[in-house]
Amino acid sequence: MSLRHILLGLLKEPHSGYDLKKQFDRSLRNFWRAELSQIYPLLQKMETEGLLSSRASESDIGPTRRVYRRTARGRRALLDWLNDGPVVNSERIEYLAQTYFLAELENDDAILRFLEELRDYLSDRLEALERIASGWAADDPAYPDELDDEDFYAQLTLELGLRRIKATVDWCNASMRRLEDRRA
Amino acid sequence: MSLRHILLGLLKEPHSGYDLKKQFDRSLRNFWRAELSQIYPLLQKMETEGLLSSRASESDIGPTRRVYRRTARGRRALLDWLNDGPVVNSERIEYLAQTYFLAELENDDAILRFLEELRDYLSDRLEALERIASGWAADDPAYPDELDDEDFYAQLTLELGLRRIKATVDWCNASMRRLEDRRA
DNA sequence: GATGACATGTAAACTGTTACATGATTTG
DNA sequence: CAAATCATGTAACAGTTTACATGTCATC
Repeated sequence: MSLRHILLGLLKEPHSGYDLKKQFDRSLRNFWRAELSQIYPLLQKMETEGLLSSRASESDIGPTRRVYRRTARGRRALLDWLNDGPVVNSERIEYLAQTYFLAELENDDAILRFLEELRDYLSDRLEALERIASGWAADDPAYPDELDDEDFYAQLTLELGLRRIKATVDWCNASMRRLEDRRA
Repeated sequence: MSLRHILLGLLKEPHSGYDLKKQFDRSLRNFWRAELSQIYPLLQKMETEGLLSSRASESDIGPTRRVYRRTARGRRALLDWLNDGPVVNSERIEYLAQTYFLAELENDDAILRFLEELRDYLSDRLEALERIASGWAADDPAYPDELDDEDFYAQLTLELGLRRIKATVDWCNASMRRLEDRRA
């Protein structure tokens, strides 16, 4: 299971379940997501497995939080996951499956609408990523090549996100043009 | 659930569960996969739901097959899925999550090995897709713009696969270079 | 005092993977 | 005759989603 490993990765610093969910939504949402109702029980289970330890922590704002930190064993499990090499062959991208069957719509306008909606969504995401990138660049004169390790790899991942989304947006535009030419 | 819809899409022509699995492995493996042990029970369930009908069919080679075809209702369900627009926000790409945590390895060689393995795997996949594309081009002088609908959309999907994988391979190479420069 | 963010959870249903079971036919 | 491919399934487990339940604190 990789949610286990992702949580271990996010727990470089101690966090509560609620925090972890927010981090998910901030940084990983482009390639993984998880609901609180999955995170809370899993954290408990990982504690019984010895991968995490937890303690209650009073919060100034709101109720008591349960803060988890990874154990030495947890860190080892994370490193094993990374050292085993890239996990490929488990991609799941529903809109590509839809694209594959688009011919079933038998209606050029519906198909163009589909591609347009996809493009618009991805363009928004692209813009959001670009805003993050320029924020980092503004904050840090060392950007992007002289960053310290942690930020350097976060930037690498962001860069990949940018490239992939750009490629997909370009494809949407090219496909829409091809469809229009074909109709003519 | 989208496996339901994918099966409905593949059942443009009647097929057995075994056939459907082979089609999966041929055409959809880059963005979805399913095991026979998931496909068989789901086909049965979809029949009770009125999305499919089936009949036994004697085969020249091997045992009797159960051949499914989609019903009018099944086709409607497929069209609804497509007309609802692209399903975004459900991507799952484990190796991107790994990349995000690569700094944990704290070892440039291990990180380079990871990126190299990813690049080599993707290069192989890219080559396979390019072989498919040139096979199509050789078979069909109308390739790629004058194809009939069905092939045109299959080709669009293939094109997107090519662009995305290329973007990712480029990123692997650029990242490896950046890492090496950084080390120096 | 309503709304929204903070905070943690359980229950039920659904989806997906791994392991197992069975047996026929084809190819080397 | 061994191995690969054809063909269909079940069982147990693991992972994920959706709905529900509970209560605090801050802001309008």
